[in-house]
Amino acid sequence: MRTALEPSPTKEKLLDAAQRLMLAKGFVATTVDDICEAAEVTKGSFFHYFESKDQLGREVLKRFCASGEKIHRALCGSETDPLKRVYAYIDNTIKMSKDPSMSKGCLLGLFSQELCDTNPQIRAACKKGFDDWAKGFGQEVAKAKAAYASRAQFNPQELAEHLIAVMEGSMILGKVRHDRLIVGKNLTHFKAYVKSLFERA
Amino acid sequence: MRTALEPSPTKEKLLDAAQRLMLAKGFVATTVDDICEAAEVTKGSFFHYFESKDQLGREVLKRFCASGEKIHRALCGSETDPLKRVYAYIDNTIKMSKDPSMSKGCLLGLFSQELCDTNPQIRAACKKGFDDWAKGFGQEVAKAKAAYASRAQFNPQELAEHLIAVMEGSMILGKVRHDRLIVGKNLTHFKAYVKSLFERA
DNA sequence: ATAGTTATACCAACTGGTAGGTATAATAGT
DNA sequence: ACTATTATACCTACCAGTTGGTATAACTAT
Repeated sequence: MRTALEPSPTKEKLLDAAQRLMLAKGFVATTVDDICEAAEVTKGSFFHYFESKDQLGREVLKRFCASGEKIHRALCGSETDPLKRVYAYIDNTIKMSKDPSMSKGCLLGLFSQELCDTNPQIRAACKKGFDDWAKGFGQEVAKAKAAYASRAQFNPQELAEHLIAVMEGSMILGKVRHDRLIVGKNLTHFKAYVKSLFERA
Repeated sequence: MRTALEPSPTKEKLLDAAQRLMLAKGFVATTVDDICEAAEVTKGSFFHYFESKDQLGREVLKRFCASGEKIHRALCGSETDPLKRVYAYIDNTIKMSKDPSMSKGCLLGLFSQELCDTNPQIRAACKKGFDDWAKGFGQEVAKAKAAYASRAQFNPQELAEHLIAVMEGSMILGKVRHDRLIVGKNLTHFKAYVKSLFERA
């Protein structure tokens, strides 16, 4: 038996497959059978690890957000200057957006569209996911503002939400167009906007 | 009997109901029975007007894009100055975004996420929808650039795609948060960015 | 005009297949 | 032997789509 600390490889395979399939086809269109086949696992195992498809959805989303947070924490790099940290955050996000593995879409945006009106738990998780993301980047912006543009009247939190909107929206465009560069282009515009806010001050 | 020119009220009821339900729950989770019940029509009638659920999806999307185009054409108002037209476009979009009826989400973004990987026809329609949208606003920006910022190096088309990304992304945020103002806030940032591009020139 | 014909609009009941989920047996690790 | 895990067979509900039919409006020939 494995200990509770190291996660079951079967469960991981199921979560991986579920995430991959759901990013492509959405939650509803992805069947439990699909997931089991992709993970090379039988249904018995599936329902041994997850009490329902809904619960799997919640776990996949949770895992997605957790890995996102880990990334965000590393995004500013080792910069100490708060404004440079903000720029580094955007630059590194641009770099990441060009990686094929990162350009499969965002489970937060997808689940928000598909499940918010029918599944309150998923909606709460999406809300929290976005809030944490906005808070993370928003705090960096707030520090930069305090240091370099304290009298400017833009709202750091709003700016962070603006970044999220740009990301989510351009990922959708990237998906339809099969264009892995558009997220970067849009983030470049976002960076130029942020610059204009700080240079003006 | 009705003539072929005036659309059947039953078919309209079905399309209305389908659009409403799909904006809330997505395409896959919306069943034909749901639609029929909401439209107060029986299934027999449904399949009299639509050969499949897929075809209904295409028609709903087509109608959604058509009504969108109509709106976009009116968005600049009666302005003649090209730059003022651009600002009017954004301002009017902000106004519209506050209307509850317009804040139900965007079928283009939704179908893109749910159906692009499985349904080539829908994907093509989504692509076209976004392309036309970007082209429409992009041309306005191009005219304004030619008149006021011909030497600036931003790309009008890219800027139009940036607007779309901001819209789509903030509509998702609005949906999770039940916040009808966030689209307006984000568009205000977008307008400020556009301004910064033109004022610098 | 009107009877006969046809096309359109609509409906209730049904079908085949598939979805999520369960029951239970087999296996393997300790 | 005991427990965690995996496998198989199955159940029930519900899905898209069909069937076979009725009602009504529109056209046509006389």
